[in-house]
Amino acid sequence: MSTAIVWFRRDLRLVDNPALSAACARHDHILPLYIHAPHEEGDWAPGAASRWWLHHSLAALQQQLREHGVELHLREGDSLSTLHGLVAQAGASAVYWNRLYEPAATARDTAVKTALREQGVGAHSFNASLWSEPWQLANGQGEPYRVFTPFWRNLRARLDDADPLPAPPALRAVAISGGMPLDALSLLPRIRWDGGLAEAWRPGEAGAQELLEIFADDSLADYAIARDLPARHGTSRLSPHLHFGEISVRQIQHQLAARRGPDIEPYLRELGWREFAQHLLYHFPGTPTANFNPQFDRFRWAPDDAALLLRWRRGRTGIPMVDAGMRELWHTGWMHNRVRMIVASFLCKNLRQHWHHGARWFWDTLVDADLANNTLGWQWVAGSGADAAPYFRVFNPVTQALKFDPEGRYLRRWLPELADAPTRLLHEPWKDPALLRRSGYSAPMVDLQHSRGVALASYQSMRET
DNA sequence: TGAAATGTTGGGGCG
DNA sequence: ACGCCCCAACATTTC
Repeated sequence: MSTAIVWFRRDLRLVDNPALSAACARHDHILPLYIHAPHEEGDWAPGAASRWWLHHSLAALQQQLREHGVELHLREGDSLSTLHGLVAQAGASAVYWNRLYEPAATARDTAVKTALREQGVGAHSFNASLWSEPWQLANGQGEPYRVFTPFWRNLRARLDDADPLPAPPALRAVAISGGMPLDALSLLPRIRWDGGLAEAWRPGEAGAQELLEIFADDSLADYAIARDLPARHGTSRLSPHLHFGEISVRQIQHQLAARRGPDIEPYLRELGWREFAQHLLYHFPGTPTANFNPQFDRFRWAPDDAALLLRWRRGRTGIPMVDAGMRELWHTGWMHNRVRMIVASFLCKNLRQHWHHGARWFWDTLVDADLANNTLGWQWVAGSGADAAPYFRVFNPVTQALKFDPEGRYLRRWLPELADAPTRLLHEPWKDPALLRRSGYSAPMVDLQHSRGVALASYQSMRET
């Protein structure tokens, strides 16, 4: 008779869960465990929107496990000492988990693994979230990739359609006292601002499968075009589910390939960007705060301006596409990717505020906040990242809105005060001062042409010094 | 996974 | 018929 602890972290699913499957295959009994330890995530403890998601995802996992007759054991505190205590209490001989790749998590997990083994306890970690481990891919010089396309070429060639692991056939649990109720983790906001999130999302493994099917049925066929239209649900919206490991890229690939439907390469390529972000963060762990390209250490950002940042965060910049995106984010915990690029470009170029401010706000408000993706995204827009957009690529939010939301459906949805404006004015409401007065919509906080020029000039001066 | 300025082409109106 | 001009459409270059 042997018992293993299955230490859940961001792998909140039963299907294609290698740690869970291995523990069930090798041991008679398991203890499914989640330890709430935000202090172990360095400067990047989960933000408010992520905690909301985590609460509901844990609730979903708890429910699934109960249907298998097993209770998810919840704890709070230091991971290593909690594991030590539970190993003794449950008489466990090993701990199983799936890997994380953020700097703070890898450091902790390495220490945990060493300490457990010194005590004679088995410690087994698995890859549940990536196609390929970050240390398995290198370029011709044996160095980590810094450019996406060759990275993807290499990775894509390695992918197979192997069946994901099924859920373990039978779970036998040990009963342990001392677990906490989920509510005691205090993950939900005290002020109930989460109504919009609850309307938009269904956290958990079942919700992820549901979204994948909707995506495959409705959007995959014209993904290449529809993914750029923010008024449509043309993207998979699986990002928060992927972040919490409610579904894996291997499952997604396998299920989409099995349908033998439309070409899935453009979508797989986007999942490739996720993998590239994890790869970069693993090899360049300083980049959540440090510029990947050190030339940008000399860039002259505008001084931090709290009033400016507040208007950006609240969606009161007076630029319709920017405000629509920021309000979608606040209301639903998510923003369409096309719009993320636009609001980020506006913050970094037109307002010339440091990309750190944007990264922090997204970290707190996105349900899919992910350190690797967030870092790559912001450094990409700022121009300081690996394989980033050149700095002189400045998005014009009006042009982008005309191109990707020509009828203004997205703008009207998130800017109700402008909903009955004619489309021409909806895109440029400042052209009718009477409309601004009537609607109460702000005048633009900056002149797009002028601020673009200033941004380009400051980029030039960085390159010359 | 840009935008804007500049350059080129070609159709049509017109003397 | 022809050259000239205008200008939209597209292509190229620059930031």
